[in-house]
Amino acid sequence: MSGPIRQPSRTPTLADVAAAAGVSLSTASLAFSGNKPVSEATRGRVLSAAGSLGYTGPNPLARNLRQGRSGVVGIAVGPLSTAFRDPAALPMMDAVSQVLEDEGLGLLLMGDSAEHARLPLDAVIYQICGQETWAAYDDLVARGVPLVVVEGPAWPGATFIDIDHRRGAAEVATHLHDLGHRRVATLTLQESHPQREREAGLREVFPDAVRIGRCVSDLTAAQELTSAFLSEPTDVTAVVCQSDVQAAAVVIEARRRGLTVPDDLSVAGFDGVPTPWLDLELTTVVQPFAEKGRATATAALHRIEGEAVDDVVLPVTLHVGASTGRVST
Amino acid sequence: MSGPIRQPSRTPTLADVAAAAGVSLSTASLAFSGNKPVSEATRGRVLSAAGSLGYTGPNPLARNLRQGRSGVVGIAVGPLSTAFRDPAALPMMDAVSQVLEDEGLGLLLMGDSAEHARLPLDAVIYQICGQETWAAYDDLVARGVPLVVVEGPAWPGATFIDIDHRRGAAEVATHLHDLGHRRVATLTLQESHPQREREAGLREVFPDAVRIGRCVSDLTAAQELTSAFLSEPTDVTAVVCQSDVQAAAVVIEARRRGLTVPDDLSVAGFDGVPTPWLDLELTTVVQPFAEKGRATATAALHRIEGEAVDDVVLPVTLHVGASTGRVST
DNA sequence: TTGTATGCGTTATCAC
DNA sequence: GTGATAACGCATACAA
Repeated sequence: MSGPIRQPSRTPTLADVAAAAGVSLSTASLAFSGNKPVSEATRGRVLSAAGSLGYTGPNPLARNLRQGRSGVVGIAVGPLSTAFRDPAALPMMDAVSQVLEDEGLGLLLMGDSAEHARLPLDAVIYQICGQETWAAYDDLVARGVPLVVVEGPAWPGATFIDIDHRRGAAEVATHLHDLGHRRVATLTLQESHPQREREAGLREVFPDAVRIGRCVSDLTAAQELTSAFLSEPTDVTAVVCQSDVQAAAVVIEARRRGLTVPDDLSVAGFDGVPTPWLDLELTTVVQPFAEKGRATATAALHRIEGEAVDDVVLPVTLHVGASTGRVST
Repeated sequence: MSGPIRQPSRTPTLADVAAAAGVSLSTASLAFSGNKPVSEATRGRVLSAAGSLGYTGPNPLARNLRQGRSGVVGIAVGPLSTAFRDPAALPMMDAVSQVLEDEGLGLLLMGDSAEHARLPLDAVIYQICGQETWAAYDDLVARGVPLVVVEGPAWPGATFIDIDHRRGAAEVATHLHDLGHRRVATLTLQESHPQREREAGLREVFPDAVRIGRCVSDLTAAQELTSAFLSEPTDVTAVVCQSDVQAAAVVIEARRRGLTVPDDLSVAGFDGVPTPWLDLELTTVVQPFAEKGRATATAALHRIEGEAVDDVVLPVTLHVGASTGRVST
């Protein structure tokens, strides 16, 4: 064999392939990218040269630098164990990753450590489920990274994807009012945009709703608060929760104390997530999770392309289940 | 002001900063990376020049190319909604992301689409929960990307992190045998490495265990299989499941049919995940999730450094809860 | 359809 | 402690 001596330990580059195929570097590049037409013959030569050299395709790192993109979108969710414990997070993220994957982009999980500022991200989605942390925000804005905020606070420069928390909460409250309830209690989430909106919606109908407490969307935490509340005498006939997990906790704890749902106590949730371990269909406000995820990912894609993107507020729908009933007289 | 005319619309580079600070490019680089000593005075000049130019630090894309690393580790989990529906996935991934984050690395979620082969990943973790798909495997191997397989099949060249499924399953089976059980049924996972091992452990003690069925670790699916099984008369006194979610389903369905657990039927699980919505502590095999995650991430880090890494098999522990009892005579 | 020539923005190697 | 210079591997504008 002729030709220059091969360095066996170096991974081949596109230049090596081009040389072996007897074409120019740019032609070899086009043979892989398909960004411009290449004759079938030369493409064949390039690909077979690549094959025999063990060339596995253009180095993503080099392409990224050249194109100024990493192909990776970050999603800030906070600590994974808490972020995903909330069943409402999953279907939404699933849709996000699906849309991105279809475009060949990857989804990178970010805690909140601001460490990830050193990673090359084409855009960042904030889906922090109420934990309103800024951490890396300033840095990302300074670097011009497009930001999409899901149900979050109004950060300047970000695109917002939201649902109509307030209307949903008002609808479920109206539903209870129609059933004759007048004295209701509420279990709220931690201080956050969704919490504020949902509570505001509730108080449009029940301005004097008693707050049982405030906790994350966690069964155990919610059950403890409910237990403390129900251990004192109360004239409340309904509990409005800000998540289905909380509502399930109220149902479980109420039953544990001998109450019947909904005869003795009506319970409403929010989200519309499956609770197959509960033998009772919750009355709740159903979010369009998939649509929310798609809207989020699509917004990120558009912003990466430099396009202007409108904020989105998606509608929710009241689902009347078996956990709410007419108030007993 | 003197000097060349500034292009206002171009984001500043390290060269711009160096020029503005009156130092060389390499010195400016060192001022940011700290890879070599730089006098405090010049570092100050560099940083203040960066500040006034709005330079936000070295471009990650360029650094990645130069260093041959992306700082991103992929984790193949399949479709998110199924991957995370299994509560066993969370604490493990949490530990993985924690370890990586401490090293400044990011964690990228991969479906199984092989699309992600075009992304620059420093290593890939396969945590596919029994879905034994190869998809991108060949490609990754060809590109020399280090692979870490968690509870997976024996892929050549990969590092393996596993738990002692077989011993755990045998221990829970022995526990039941000690309680007098002789006729047991089992609910198994989909065909996979964990399933095979766990079932083998069970059959060391109960070679003739009846298989109720095979399903993913999903409450509804498991409940349906159990319902079908219990609708026929049976002399089985215990059901051994391969996940806690399955076990919870068996408990729920057994009770729905008027059986008492564990008096009429003993039920055992696997994993040791919290099931706060079940008012019964499951007898189960507890996995060291956090340790598994740390071992996985650590293995990935070492392999990225080019070091050899030993496979890991972590021990499990039997936890006797209230879902198993002495067989009634 | 193909080839030539730049430059993406760094970091690392060397000399000073 | 600092500076000049050479890659890193590729995609594109432009010329042929």
